[in-house]
Formats: sequence, structure tokens, C-alpha cells
Amino acid sequence: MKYDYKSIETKWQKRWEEEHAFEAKDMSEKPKFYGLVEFPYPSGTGMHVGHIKAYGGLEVISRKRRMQGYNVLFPIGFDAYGLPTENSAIKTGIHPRALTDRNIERFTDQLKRVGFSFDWSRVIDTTDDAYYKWTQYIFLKMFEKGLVFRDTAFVNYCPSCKVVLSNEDSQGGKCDICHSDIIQKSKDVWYLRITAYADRLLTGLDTVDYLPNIKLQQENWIGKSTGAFVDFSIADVDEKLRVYTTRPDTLFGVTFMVIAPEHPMIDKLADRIANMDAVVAYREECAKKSEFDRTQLVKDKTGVCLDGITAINPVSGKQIPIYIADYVMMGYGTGAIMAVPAHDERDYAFAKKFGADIIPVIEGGDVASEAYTGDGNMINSGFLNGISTKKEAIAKMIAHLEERGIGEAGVQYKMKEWAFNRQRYWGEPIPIVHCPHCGMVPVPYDELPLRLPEMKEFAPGEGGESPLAKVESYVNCTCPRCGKAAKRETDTMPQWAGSSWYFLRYIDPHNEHALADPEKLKYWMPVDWYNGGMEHVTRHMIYSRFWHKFLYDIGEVNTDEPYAKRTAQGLILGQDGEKMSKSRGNVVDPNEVVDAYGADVLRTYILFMGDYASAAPWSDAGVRGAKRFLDRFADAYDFISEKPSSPALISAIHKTIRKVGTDIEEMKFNTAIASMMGLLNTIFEEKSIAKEEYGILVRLLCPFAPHLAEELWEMLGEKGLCSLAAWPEYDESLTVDQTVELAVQINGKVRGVIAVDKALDRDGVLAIAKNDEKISPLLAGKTILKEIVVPQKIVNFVVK
RNA sequence: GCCGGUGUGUUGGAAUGGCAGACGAGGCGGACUCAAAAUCCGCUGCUGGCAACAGCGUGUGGGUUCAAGUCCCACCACCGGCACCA
Repeated sequence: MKYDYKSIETKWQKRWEEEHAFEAKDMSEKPKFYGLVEFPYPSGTGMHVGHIKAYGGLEVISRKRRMQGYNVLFPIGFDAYGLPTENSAIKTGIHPRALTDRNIERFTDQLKRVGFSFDWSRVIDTTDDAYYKWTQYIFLKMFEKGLVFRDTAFVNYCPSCKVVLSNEDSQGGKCDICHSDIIQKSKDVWYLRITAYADRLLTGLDTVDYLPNIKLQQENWIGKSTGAFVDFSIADVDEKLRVYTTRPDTLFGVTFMVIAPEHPMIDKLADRIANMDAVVAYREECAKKSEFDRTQLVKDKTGVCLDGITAINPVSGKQIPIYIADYVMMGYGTGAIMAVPAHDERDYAFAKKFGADIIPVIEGGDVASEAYTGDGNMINSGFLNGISTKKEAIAKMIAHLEERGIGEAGVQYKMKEWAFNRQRYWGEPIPIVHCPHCGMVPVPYDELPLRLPEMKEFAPGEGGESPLAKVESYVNCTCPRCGKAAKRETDTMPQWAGSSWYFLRYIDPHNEHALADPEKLKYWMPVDWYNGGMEHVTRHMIYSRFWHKFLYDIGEVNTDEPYAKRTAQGLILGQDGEKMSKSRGNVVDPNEVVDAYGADVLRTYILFMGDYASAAPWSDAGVRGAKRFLDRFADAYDFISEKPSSPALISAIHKTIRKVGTDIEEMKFNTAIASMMGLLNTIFEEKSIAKEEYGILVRLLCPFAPHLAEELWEMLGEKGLCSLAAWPEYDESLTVDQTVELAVQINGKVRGVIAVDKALDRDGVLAIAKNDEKISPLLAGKTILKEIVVPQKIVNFVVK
């Protein structure tokens, strides 16, 4: 058959739409499957072949589920708030709303041309006021429950662009956009108290099916550590310095302390510090560095000793110096550490540079040359001396500290609170009013959505304020509580907000009274399978799990965890093997491939490129290979004949049904396609296949190349859509070969191959192997020490 | 520096501890054609050999095993992530 992809693809895309083929049915009797892909940011540059790979995996799985009789929800939407659109609006003067609508239209068109089986009746857009009404609603619920708070923090600020920058955009202390120097500016920051859920975010991982490396990354991000808080008193003053340590067992080895330059104790004791000038100078130096740079300086430790004050080691009673150093952060633990140079590499380096004492408390290393981080017997440690295990020493020390009231067991998380405001226009307005009398007052629920005001200029305000601060009609309002004049919050939410609950909205996208109907939520949740990029497995996934757990706690949803299963796809690299980027000029536009070869070729090639989870470079020659495969598949239609398929072919078909099915479940799409190619080669050798068997093949192809499959299915005289036809079943007995080939090895080297009946016993196999014309001469005159027979695999003679 | 991952032909990549290189791409040869493209058929890890065949071969060096790409130890290279996390 002549494969005219252009007419075929338009024809079937139209049919699917007319027949609402891929629309999910709420509350259906069928088993449900909710497949979720990370919705795209509708950028101005249009879609990328990487999007096709990201969606192509669950597309195949969702299509297979439909054919297996599931009620499938496979939705798509747009995560449309974000900086690139705002920057483009500033540059072009076009409103972000107009830019977003235009980009969404373009993405929609591209996605439809690829033939993805999304349920287009449920599309959502996070910038739609009917959507962000509920984003604001969830924020206010959190505010109500005390999970929203404000604090001042230092942020990276570009005085020239007048914007706050992420660490990523301010590397090396330079602004990514204008390259001027970044300063650290104190700012009011809105936080969500995500750490309140840290432990549940961790334990919840035991109940879900995520790829192991994804779980590990989330665990490391949450970063639970157990240890102890210890109070160090300051000599001659009634002041304590509290530290957190994971190694309370080494307390006798503490020879100095280090505190963050911003630590409040410095100002408290300023009149006792003899070298306050040096301290102030060091602080100013630190203020220039972003947190990013502070934490990237690996080699050279800097710091200043606080002259005039000393701390007292609570177990040894020794007076020890206190330093300030920028490698200690105010934001983690207590902002102060106890230093054990003998057994910690960073402390060792610092001690060597500043001439501090080094006292070993664990036997084993040579602290004259380097820190010893191994295990050993406790020494120089009073009541701990002689203890040989870290666990026992820690337990004893904690008991000792607790008894004397100078410390206690404690837990710390690396995870930081979630900074939740941005000084931007194109985001959800934070629905809070600042009243001089009542303080922070939430906008009443019945006034949601709080809409963005119309504006024409989106450049940031003076001093890095949100552009919204310039709109007086928006800023000036009355307090919802006391009715007096008040000011509206002008910051907006980060892009992460809308994507933290979008999978719930797909379930009931047009509901005006709730974020989604509770009965429908109960029917569809949890998401059965979530696929996306590795770059989102920490922040986006942890943020959205946090929101979902909160919604569970207030009774809005019925599951504790949102995602039952999570996988990730690898990148598509450019033809040059480098990451695709506009500046490298190696970006492949999916439209061009669809035009030149068709959507089915694009889909099949992308899934055939290599291991789905790994990065693989694009190859135009490889695309032609996929084209050749589909052409041959269509040509094989001409081999359909009246006579039955050969037994060998039937067996091959049943093996292929099994292989394609299990491979799809494991996301091994490349080998699934390879097995169909292999079968096609067999058909070309036989030049004959029965109609029924060809129909099986068409259905196996359908999830990958649905347009061609539909066309062939129709040519076979089938009435309904192939996309909704039953997934083929295989007959186990037909997949088992009566005769198997066994490799015969002598001392582990293959010397021959024998064909035996699969049921033949060990002795029978050995007899045939020994009498084989290649094997028997090689065994002659040798002593057989051992005979190994692994059924259906191998025979090995160990000889001398 | 720490954490995670990956190293297999010319190339993308296959291989529940059991015949390494499936299936593609590329190359070579043949058929068809006036010719080319397309298509179809065959060959294609390296070395030696006319051949049968032999030896070598999964980043490097060791080890476990009848048998290692696969498991263990040490190292090297590359990719990704990061928050000097006490």
C-alpha cells in the first residue's frame, strides 16, 4: 500500500475529534487510569522535540490502556505564568495575556498535529482567572492555618535591572541579563512553611512507586539528619551559643566555634569584641557575596576571630575561641557550629589556617597530617573513653547532655522554607491586604479571584518593587475587616504555585464552586502514572506533594499522596551531541519533521532513539530509518493472503505481542519497536501473512503510529477505531519453542551449538553434547571434571 | 568538594550471571534502471588466514564464579544535580 501520511494524518485526527475518542468519562464503570505529563510552559519559541519525547511515553501507555479497556484520563494544559513572557512584554509592549494566548494557540496546534490522544475538553491554563481563583483559594487556606509567614531575608538584587534574581541568574556575582554587580538586599519575603511537612514528605516516599533515583533525590533534598543541640556558654557573660551537631560523640574534641557573620550574638556582645572593626569589615565583604558564591568557595576558608569573647566547652570546661566565617549560614541549623578539627575535614582546614588546637578523640588516624573521619575507640573523652561504636558514644553523650540540661537530641532538615513571592506582574496576585489597624488581612473568599489589573508598562518599579505597585487603583483599597483605608500586597506568586495542584483541576476543569468535585476527585485520584523531566523531581514534585498533603489535611482531597508512580525521560541532544539550545543552533523543530515525514515517523523515531530514560542525540538518518519501517509496515499489507500464516510466523507474532506489551509497561519503547521491526523482517522473508495476524500487528503498532494503524485497520474492513480496539492477547503455548539451541562450552569457551527438545533431561542433553561432531574430538583424551547443564541455556564441560 | 548516573562496533543502542553486538543508522557488494533516487537481496567488531578456523574483544587494574558487559574492590574519563549543611 502507498503510505500517504499527509492525507492519512489529517483524516484520522479529524475522526478522533468528531468521535470524542479520547475524552475521559467521569464515574465510568470501567477501571480508571490517570496518566499525567508535565504541562508545558508555552514559550514564544514553540514546541521542541523534547516535548514529544516527554509526552510520547505516557501517550503510548495511555493508548495501550484504552485498548485494554480502561477509562483513561490523559489531559494537557499550560503552565503559562512566568518570566520569559513578562520580559517579552516589556520588550515588545504586547500584553502578556495576548502573548500567552498566541503561544498557547501555537502549542495546541503543534500538539494536535502529532496526534497525541489528549482529552482536549479538559485543557487548563494557569493564567485563566477561573483557574487561579483556586490557586489563591489554596493560598488563603494555608494562610488561615498558619502556614504562610513573612520574614526579612537577603536576596540577590540587580540595581541596574531593578529586579531580584535567582542564584542561577546571578552566578559569579554578576547579573545574567546586564552583567552589572549584584548586591545583597534585605527584603520582606513571604514564606510557605513547607518544613512543617518535611517528615511526612519523607515517610510518604515509602508508599509510592517512584524510580529509585528519584526517591533518593527527594530524600537528599529533604535531608533529614539526626543529632543533638548543644548549648555552649560564653565566658564571663550570661549568654549561650546553641549549636546543632550530628556528632555529639566528638564533643570533647571541640577546640573552637564558628558562627555565621550575621549571627545576632555579635551585636549583642559588640562592646566586648575588641576587633569589631575587622568584624564589620568582614561582614561587609560577605554581604557582597550571594549565598551561591559563599557556598561555592570550596578551597580557601576565610574568617575572623572574635577577640575578647570565648566559649566554654561544656564537657571539658576548656575556654575556646569563637570565629565568624561565611561558610556557616544563618539559615541552616542554629547559625553556629562546634568545630572538631581532628575529625572533620572542613574544620581541619580552618584550624590549620587559623592555628587552632587539634585534639583527637577517636583513635585511628594521624591528625598531624589530616582529619580522621573513620571509626575507632574513644580517647581524650572522659566518660566516653574506650567506647568503640559511634552509636553508643552518641547515645551516652546525649543522655549526659539531657541530664545536665545543656543539650538534647534533635532532628534537622536541609530543606528550606519556600520563598513564595516575586516582584513581578505576570503571576497570581497574592490576595492579602495590609491594614494599618488590622495587619495582614486576607481577601474574602467570595471576592476571589483577585484579578491582575490592566496595565501597559510592565517594567519593575523603583527599588525592585513589583510593577503592580505603580497601579494606584489596585494598591489603594479598604480593609476587608475594619473598612478603613489599606494597601494591597503587590507581589505575585512564583510560577511553582499554579503547577502545584493542576492535576486536580483536570478532574473537573469547569467547576465554579470548588477546585474540583469531591466525588470526581475520589474517582480519579491518585494520578496512576506521572512522567516528566529529572529537573522537576525535587522542587516541583516536593512542592506539589506538600500542597496535596495540606489539601488532604483540610479535607479537600481524599489521598495523602498525589502521584502513585513517577518516571522520567532523558533529554534529546542535538545532532552534535550537545544539549539543544537556540544559541548552539542545534534545535530540531517537530513541525519540520511532521511536514517532511509525518507525525507517525516523528513519534516512532523519538521512542526508538534509545533508552527512554537516557539522553540520546538526534539523527536525521535515524528519522529516515523510522520512515522506512513504517513504509515497509504498510507494504506488508500486500502480503496478506488467503492461506494461513506459517507456524513459525504465528509463533513469532505471539512472542512479539508479549514483548511489545511488557516493554511498554517498562517504558522500553526502543526494544518494543525493534521487536516489531524484527517481525516485519520475518514477514518479508515469508511473503505471506493471514489477514487476522496482520490485524494483530496493526493493533500493536497503534500506540506508536496511530494514524497509519487506523488507516490499515479500516482497509482490513474493521468498523470501529483501531485506537479503541482490543489490545491483542498472546497464547503462552505458542511462544514456547519445542526445540531449543544450546551453546556447548568447554572451559567456558563456546565450541559448538546443539539443538535439543526443550523437555529433554540432563543426561539426554549431555549425551547429545558429547557426541556432537565438533565437541567429541575436543573432549577426546581429556578428563571431565565437571558437567554443567543449565536447561534451555548452556552446557559447559570443565576439563583437564 | 559532595551526591547521583554513564562508559559496549564507524554510529544510536540490545543483552533475568549463560552463544556480546538484537533492532536501527552508516559503509561495501549485488538485483532493478539508459542513469540516478527509491525499493529489494546479501555482507559488515578487530587481527591472522584463500578457507575451515584460531586468537583477541564491553573505560583501566585486580577479584569472585564452571561461566562476568552484568556481581565485588580500587582507579580513570565523561554527563547531570548541588545547599562547604555542621
